[in-house]
Amino acid sequence: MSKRAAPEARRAELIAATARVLATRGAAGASVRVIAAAAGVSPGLVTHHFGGVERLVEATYDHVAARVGEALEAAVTTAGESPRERLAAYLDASFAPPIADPALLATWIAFWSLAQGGAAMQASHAHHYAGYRARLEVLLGEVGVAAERRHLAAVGLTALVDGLWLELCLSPGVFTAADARAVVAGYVAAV
Amino acid sequence: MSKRAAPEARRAELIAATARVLATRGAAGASVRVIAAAAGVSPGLVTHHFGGVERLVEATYDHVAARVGEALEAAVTTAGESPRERLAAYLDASFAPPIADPALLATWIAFWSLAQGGAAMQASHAHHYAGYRARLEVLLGEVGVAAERRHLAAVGLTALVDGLWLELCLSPGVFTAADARAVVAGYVAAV
DNA sequence: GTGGTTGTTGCACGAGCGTATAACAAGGGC
DNA sequence: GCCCTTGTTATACGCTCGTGCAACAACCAC
Repeated sequence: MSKRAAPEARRAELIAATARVLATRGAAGASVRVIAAAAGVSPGLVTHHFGGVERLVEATYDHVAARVGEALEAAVTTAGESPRERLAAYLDASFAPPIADPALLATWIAFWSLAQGGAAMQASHAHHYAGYRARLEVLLGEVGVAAERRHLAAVGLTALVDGLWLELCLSPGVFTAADARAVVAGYVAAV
Repeated sequence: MSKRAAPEARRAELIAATARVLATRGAAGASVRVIAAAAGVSPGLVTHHFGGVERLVEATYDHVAARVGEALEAAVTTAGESPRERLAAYLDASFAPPIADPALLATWIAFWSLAQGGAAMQASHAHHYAGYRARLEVLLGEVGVAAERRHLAAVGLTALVDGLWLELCLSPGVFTAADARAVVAGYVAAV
């Protein structure tokens, strides 16, 4: 039996275990029993702390999305002052660890497949992508892209990065992370 | 009880039913009993004709991928003679029915989530995408793109179209199919 | 018409699923 | 030191899952 823990700590452990299970076993393996075993606790705790598996997966989605956002923001921060470099850092971060990770793709696919009927998670997804695009529009503005062109440029860049990231994780070998960065750089230059 | 049918006809019915179930219920709902009910037959038939659910889903994947390829090719054929128009038709077809369909996205996500551990389906996926890229490289060559630049251009275009298609289906409303076509046209012009 | 091949059904089996619930135990307030 | 709150476990229930199997029935060869 696991020692008694503070609710927030236990919730964090369960979320971490869920992310681990989603990455390794996919959506199909994300059962209460498997997650609880991964966290080293009893299955009943999931119901106790989250009221159901669905709610736990939603919480995990928010947590993973937040960590991805943090990783992107960290890349921008360490990039320095140049607006051009900051934009490039934000985009290129998607092709390097910890984002370009097959395990993260597995997690994301699991979310998508579980989001099919869940309004809460669809809203979460829309919010997360809107945030990504909004940050991108700011960075595009800082490099001098006209305000009326920023939206479409952000849409295109988001799609391009997403598509490249997807294929990079799904079938590595077709092209490299360096190729992806070059493609994105070409697109940015064209904007 | 269903009338006796030729094996190929019954197999085709089961594949169609599987595609219908994947689109409406997602990967989680693709059980033998649900699929058989959708096809109006007994659950045992799945085992009899395909030897298991996994094999049936793989066959459905191949079928859906082939139909997508046909739809893209049909768009090229009806586009006429101009290489530029043929390329545009091939790319834009991804943003119009029957490809830009949330049900098809649901099917694809289901495949991805089921492909996590299946070598056969990963190979099928790689083959399908390689075909898409190869067709794209031919069309790019016909509009005069230099041979050594075709590969990276095809990689970028594939990713861009994929990303736009994904977001178009996931959260329609953020941008329109016309926006997607404009973004792709801009990318093509830059190449 | 008759026999054999085979598509088709219905059922049984074991396993895993999510969740509710009662008993247990750990820790804090007094 | 005692009690009460509450985190935690173990168990039980009803459900769905995939699959194997024996019986049934439709069609074809002859």
